[in-house]
Amino acid sequence: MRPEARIAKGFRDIEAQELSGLDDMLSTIREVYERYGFVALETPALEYTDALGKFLPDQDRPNAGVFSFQDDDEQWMSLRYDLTAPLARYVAQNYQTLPKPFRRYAFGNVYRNEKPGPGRFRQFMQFDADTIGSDSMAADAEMCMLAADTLEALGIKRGDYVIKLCNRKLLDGILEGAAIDASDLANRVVVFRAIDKLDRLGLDGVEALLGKGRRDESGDFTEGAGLHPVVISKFIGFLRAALHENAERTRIQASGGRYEWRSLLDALRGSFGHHKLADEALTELESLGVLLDAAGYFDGRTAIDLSVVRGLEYYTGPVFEAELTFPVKDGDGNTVRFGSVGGGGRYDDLVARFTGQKVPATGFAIGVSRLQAALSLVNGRKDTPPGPVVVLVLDKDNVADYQKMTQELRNAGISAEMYLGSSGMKAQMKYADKRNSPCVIIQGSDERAKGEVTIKDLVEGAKAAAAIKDNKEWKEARPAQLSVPQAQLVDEVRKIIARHRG
RNA sequence: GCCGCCUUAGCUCAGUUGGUUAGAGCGCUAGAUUGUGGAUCUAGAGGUCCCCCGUUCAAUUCGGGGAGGCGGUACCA
Repeated sequence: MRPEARIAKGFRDIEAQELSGLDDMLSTIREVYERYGFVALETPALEYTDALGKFLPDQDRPNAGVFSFQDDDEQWMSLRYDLTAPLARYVAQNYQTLPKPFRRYAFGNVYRNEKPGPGRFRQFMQFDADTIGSDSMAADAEMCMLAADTLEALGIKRGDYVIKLCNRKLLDGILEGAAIDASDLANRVVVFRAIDKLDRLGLDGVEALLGKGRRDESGDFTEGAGLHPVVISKFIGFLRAALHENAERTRIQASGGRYEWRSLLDALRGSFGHHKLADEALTELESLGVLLDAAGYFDGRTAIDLSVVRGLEYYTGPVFEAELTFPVKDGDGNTVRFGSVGGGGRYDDLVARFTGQKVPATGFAIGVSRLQAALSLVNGRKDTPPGPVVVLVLDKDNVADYQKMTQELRNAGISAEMYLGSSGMKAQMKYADKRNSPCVIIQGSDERAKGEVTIKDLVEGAKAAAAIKDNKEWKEARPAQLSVPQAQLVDEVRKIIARHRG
């Protein structure tokens, strides 16, 4: 029984064209991160499951969302599902020797055993920056600025994105203010999740999820949080105000006005009264606001958005989300909203899992794969990367000569290859065309007798062919090719390449 | 995971009310053009009609199950 040649579900092959775009993206991001003073760190893709903290509660088995297996000694191992958990492990392990605060960046593939969807894969790349060991809001403010600078460095125009920020403590405060029992964790999570879906389902959808539940277009039913109608109306009122505030901010900033973010905080302060968590949240939000405002980043690049929830468990303070705000058409002409392309926040308890010592930390991660998908829809298809000069093989007896020529080109720093297949000249030309070669080197018996080589410029040839309708005519004209003494091979090829890359 | 839709050539898709040789366009290979890619014409190759079980004289077509894909939803620490 032969196996079927098939790729694993949720995974994908990435070809040369996309890889070169990815390289460009990664080096751009790296440049920005290094400018902010972060230092590189690479950790393994595989970790012990307990180090990642992903055992199911009260069970001897890892969470279903992570790819896991048992090693020879029956220890559970898992593929990393983000870059933050391995970082916490690394910091805990090397705490004594690291400079504190420790500021590092990392990029790499992470893995999630979840249902794949459009633009959602089970292996994808993240580019992460974290500051460990600082409880200053300045560290959080930097994350927002870093995010904005990075998106702009990648070519996303100001106004086409926004780094939204909020604070987990504020949400906790709202829950307590809404008289939800603090010990009722399950219900709190349901409420958070419902609010997190605001941008997708709208106020009505969230209202349904806070109450009895919601039936979607396919007829499937989602159980709701079952809150009392009075409590629900409080939430909806708050979210409606948050949306209204966002619209106001957008409108004022679009017309070049100055948005008074402090009045939003004042209004919240009034509505919460004296509540410990809410006070902390508002103080932190204000510090962040002052810092971002002073740096000039509160001009629409970053903004307080009270509907941001994210990070349902481990975030402990400020949370950020990078969102693309412009609509984009996909290959089928449908408008897609890409939404979130990155996020982060403060997590003060992750290292303490290992050491017992509370280590404040904050970070931000860009979803590289997702962002690249968005950018490629915006920028259209990139050119295929330039291929090698192809040395044609006309006489099989002279392979040694052809290969010598090829080496000559390579030694001169020119990407080149001799045709290694077995087909005739016509097929070799097609091959060079498909490889996107700048030119081919032809030496048949005529040229060899004269000590020459013929160089055919494929780029010029393509242009010439566009103007000529009759095949015989253009073949006889032999456009865009020249014969030169073999000694000048490298120089002439250099000229052609320079002409097309210049 | 749950709900719905889908699966025919390398790709995009027709089609068979259950019946002999299942089609198109594009792509691919070759010829027209003894040594020249992209135009044109001609020819050719390429299919377990997703898989298994059932109904039937006969299944790519009908029924059941499965797998894969798409969309929604849940999960996304």
